[in-house]
This record gives sequence, structure tokens and C-alpha cells, in this order.
Amino acid sequence: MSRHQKRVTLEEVARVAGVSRATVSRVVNGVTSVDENIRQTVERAISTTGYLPNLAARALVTRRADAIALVLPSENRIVGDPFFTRIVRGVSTVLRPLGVHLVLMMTGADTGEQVIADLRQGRLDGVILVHTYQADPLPGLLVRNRQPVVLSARPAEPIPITYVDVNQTAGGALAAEHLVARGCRRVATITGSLDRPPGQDRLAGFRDAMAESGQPGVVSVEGDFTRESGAAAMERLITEHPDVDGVFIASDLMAEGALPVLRRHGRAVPDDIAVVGFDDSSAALSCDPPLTTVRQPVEDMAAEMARQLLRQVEQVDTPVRSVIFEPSLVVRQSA
Amino acid sequence: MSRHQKRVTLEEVARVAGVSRATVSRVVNGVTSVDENIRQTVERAISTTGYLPNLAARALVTRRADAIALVLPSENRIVGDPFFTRIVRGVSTVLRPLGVHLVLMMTGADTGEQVIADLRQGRLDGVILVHTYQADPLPGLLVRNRQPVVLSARPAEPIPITYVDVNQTAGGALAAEHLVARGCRRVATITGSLDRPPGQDRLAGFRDAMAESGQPGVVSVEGDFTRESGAAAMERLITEHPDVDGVFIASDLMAEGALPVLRRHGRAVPDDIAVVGFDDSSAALSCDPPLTTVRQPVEDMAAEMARQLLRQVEQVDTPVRSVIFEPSLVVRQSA
DNA sequence: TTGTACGCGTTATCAT
DNA sequence: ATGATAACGCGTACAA
Repeated sequence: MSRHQKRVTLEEVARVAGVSRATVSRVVNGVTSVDENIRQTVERAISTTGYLPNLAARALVTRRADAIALVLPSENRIVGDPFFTRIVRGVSTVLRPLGVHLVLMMTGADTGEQVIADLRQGRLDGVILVHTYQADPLPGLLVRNRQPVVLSARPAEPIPITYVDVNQTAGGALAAEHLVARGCRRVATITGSLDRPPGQDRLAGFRDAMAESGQPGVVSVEGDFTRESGAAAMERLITEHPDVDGVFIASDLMAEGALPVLRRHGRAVPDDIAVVGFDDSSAALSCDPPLTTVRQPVEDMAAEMARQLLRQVEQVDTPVRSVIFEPSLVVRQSA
Repeated sequence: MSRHQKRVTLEEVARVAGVSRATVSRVVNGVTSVDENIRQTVERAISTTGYLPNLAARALVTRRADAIALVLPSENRIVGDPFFTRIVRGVSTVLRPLGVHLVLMMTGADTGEQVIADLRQGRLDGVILVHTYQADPLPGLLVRNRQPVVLSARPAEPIPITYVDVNQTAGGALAAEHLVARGCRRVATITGSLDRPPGQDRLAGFRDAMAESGQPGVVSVEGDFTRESGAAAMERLITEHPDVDGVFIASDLMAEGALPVLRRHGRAVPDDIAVVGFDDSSAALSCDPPLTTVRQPVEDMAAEMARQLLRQVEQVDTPVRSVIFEPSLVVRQSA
């Protein structure tokens, strides 16, 4: 069992079973056209020899690496903690049973070329791109090369690429409806970056749902999804509109920055001001009080990304597709 | 450049360059005994053809997968956010330039067998085990099989295995010295799980340094590294010893749970009570006020783990070794 | 220094 | 249903 043990090959199993390599290979790969008696003999030989197929040899002929890459931004203030864990967990649930490796890559200077090279060198079957930045040329490049690829969100530029996303608009609406149902009358929002789809959509969904509830024209202050921007935005909001009694903050991280500001201004949460976040990140739990927030079904979304990718790997030129998941509201103590 | 482009092999490059496959192979692998003129010709041929070596074929003959696994616990309340990112970043800095893939595995029911199988099937060259749980049989199993493996911390059981760790004792001492230097007179500590090395060592280092500073016999309450245990421990501490003016909490996560308790008891941080954490996790920054904490050089440690692993991969039976890094104190506002 | 030829362990084609 | 045998693309003794 040591690293230097004699390797067990198809050849040896064949000798032990008294058949040819081809037959053993058929048994290993579950080909049905094998006599039942012979199959059993072979299987016995396999277990007595402790045979395991050499995957490099297999990959050489099948042209499958049985490995896919998960590419994510190295500055992960965006992709927060449980978020990341949940993505890996979701992807793994579909990859693991199939014996497909998950290769992790943080974006760096040469990530793009690296990925394409790995793809061409047969070390990678496809790529899942998480949170690519605005002007990332990689998605387009992969699409042009007809390589299997899936995005974790709707791309800023409309290119023909498969992606999985949450219904951001519905998420904003959930927040609005909760604040209204709670009895908030002067509601505002701290938005994410408005030059990015999530920022835009969450705001739009929130606005529309508020209007629908008879409170059109909500006040909004723009943040950029960072903790600091959340604090700054809340400072501005509380100063310019001291009478707000409910606020939707488009990310938990911003909410985490905003809560201490409220505390310093002597506002109690949720009694004076109700707060709803977005993401259900670890930040939501570390807030005081714990954050009511909009949760994305990240595990499910990640699993779907994996499935979509494998579909492309198995069959070239699979039609582009997008799958949208519905968010839910996690009610804790901030609203 | 599409997925179905004609593959470029050594053979073709050889034809274009007018030499043999072997010579091209030598150029690709940087063998020095190649005539300079021929080398240039070959290199031209390589770039005009766009040749890239097929790594499955190479792996088949070299018996190297050029891939290592990073195994980490799926419940990552322990391995917090930036922690994880920093590990990956550190490991990648040494792996990436060498073209070695980082395969991510969250521990699950069959992770152990999976890893050994992958090792034996030639898909993996070695394993980095992060935060294995107490009774994990995997480390011992890998050692017995003489497989390349590195641990992220000193193992609970003393088995002959290579590991990288931070000087936990020194970390506890750093916290003690800072609290003393700050003028705290009645100092206490909330420990981590005392059945695990980090919990024990941080406490021991703290105790000894306090004694050294003329304050022996510090009060200690045991937690288990979770946020909730931090809150509970602080509740007990503040009730039983209302006069404490400084506390070392053995993890930021516990500190995060403890701070709101102090606030509810009307204690101001750091004026009434100074607080020092441990880890410099994301929790440290989300605390209000931001946490003064002990920081481990995680990137450096991770890079070292990768180096130690590769050393074992390159040369079988490398002597076991342990590398200890020194922590540092990050002073913020809680102490 | 260069080329020939063999082996790495599978899968897949084609007779039988 | 089974067994030769030919790829798959590369590294590397060995010979020249």
C-alpha cells in the first residue's frame, strides 16, 4: 500500500482472472455485454489485487480530465465567507459522486491564460467563473473558444453565455414587503454599486415593491457594497433624513458598517429603525442585533452551475441557458 | 483555437522543425544538451504551431499529477473567512508558478478513502490537511502509506508527520503583555477548547506571561471557540468577577459574541474593559469597536506548507519536519 | 548532440 | 461475448 508498491494494472487483473485486458476494462467500465460468470470472476480478481484504474492513462485516451476549475476573485470582500463555503459545498455535491475534481483558482495576473492553457492541455474540462469583474475578457474568450463555462451571475455585457443567478429584483421586493408589513412609514435604502447588475436590480425591485405598497419615491443613498461605504451612507442618511424608520441595505457587509453608526446616533434597532440586509453572509450573524436579511439559495445555485457545466462538457455546443433562483427572507432581530 | 481544433503534438512540431520528436521534447523540457541553432528552430516551430504539451500523456509517463489536494473541514466556523482566503493565497503563490493544481476538498463521509484513492490513481501528488479533527484517522493513514502530507497545526496525537504551526504560546504572551502595558490590573481570559492544542497553548502562554508580569493566577473561563460560547463565558465572567478591566479572548469569534454582552452590561470597551482577541479574522473587523488581536502569518505559513509538501513529493522519505512561525499583535481600538 | 524505439495503462476498433 | 491490436502523446534508455 506504500507509494512504491507494485502498481496493479489491467494486465495483471487479466492474468489473475484468466481473461484479456479488454474484458477487464469492460467490467471496470460497466459494459453490459459481459458474461455474468466472467464478470464475477473478474470482479473477484479486481478486489483481490486491489486494482484501481490509472486515471492519467484513462484521461489520455478519453480526453477527459475529470476536473473543473472554480475561478474566484482574490479580493473576497465581495465573496464573503459562508458564501464561499456554500458555493464549494454546492458544487461538490454534484462533482464528488462523479469523481470530478474541483480545482481552485484565485484570479491573478495570468489567471486567464492559465485557464485556457489548462483547458487546451487537457487538465481541465470546464470552468465556473464566480463574480468576474466588469471588464473581464475571460468569459468572452472562453465562449469564443467554445469551451464549457458557467457564470455565477448575469454578465454585465450581454454575451451568449450560460449563467445561474438569483432573482435580485424579487429580493429587493421581499425586503420592501417586510418593512411595510412591519409598519414602517418612512422607508429608505442604501444601494450597492449602481453600475453593476445586482446593485441595479435590488434597488429596482425594492422601489417597485414600495410603490406598489403605496410608498413611492423612497430615499436612496448609493454605497459600493463595502462596510465603509455602508457606514458613510448611513451617516448621510440619518443626517439628511432623521425621520426614517426603516431601511433596506443592499448587502450585509454594508449593514454591518451601518449599525454602529445608528447606535452612535442613539437609534435603537429595530424599534427606532428597522434594518433589512441582503446575502445572509456571516456578517448578518455578527451584527448586533442579528440581521434580518435576504438569503440566496447558494448551495442549490452552485450545484446547478456544476450541472450546467457538466452538461456542456458531455455534449459540445449545448445551447446557452440561464437559470434563476428565488431568494427568501431570513427574519432575525433587526427588522 | 476551438475545442475541436486539430491537436498539436510533439510529432507535428518535429515535422515542422525538421527534427525528431525526442529533440523537441528535450527543448520543451529545457534539457541543455541541445544545439543552440536547433533549439531556436524548434522554438520557432513551437510558437508557430501553438504547441502545448498534453499533460495527461506526460503524467502517464512521469507519474506526476502536478496536483495536490487541500483538505479542509466542511464546518468552517473554525476556519473563518479571511483565514481561508489567506491559506489559498499563500499556497497558490508557490503552486501557481510551478503549474501545480490546487484541488479543494471539504471533509465529508468518504473524504479519507477518496484522497487515498486519488493518490493511488495518480491524480494527486500529496495532501495538505487543514484543521483535521481530533480523531481523524487520515493523517496516520497517510503517514503509514508514506504519502506526502502536511498538517496545518501540531497534531493532538504525537505522530511522525510534517506540520506548520504558529507559536500559540507566544501569541498568548503577546496578549498578556499588551494588557499589562495598557495598565490593566485585574485581567482574565476566555479560553478555547482546553482539549485541543491551540486552546491549551494560548492559555499557557497567557498565564505564564501574566505571572512574569507580577499578576499570577489569572481568572479563566473556558469556551469552545464558538461565538455563542464567547457570549456565555463573558456573561459568567462579568457576573462572577465584575471588577475585571482586561480580558484576553482566545478567538475573535468568541470575542464577537462577548462584546455585545459587555455592552448590555454597560461596560465600555476599551475604557472599562480592554479586550484582545486572537486570529485577526473578519470578525475582528466587524466588531464594534474593531478588535485588537493576535495575528498569524497565515500566507507565509500556507506557502511553507506547500513547499514542505512539494519537497516530499520530489523526494520520497524526506525527514519529518515542523516549522513554527511567530505571531504578531494587531492593535486596533478594543485594547 | 541527435535519432530510434520502447513503455506508460487505458480505451476502442475490429475480427472472431 | 471475447480477444488481439492499434491508438492516445509523451519521456527516455540506448544506440549512433
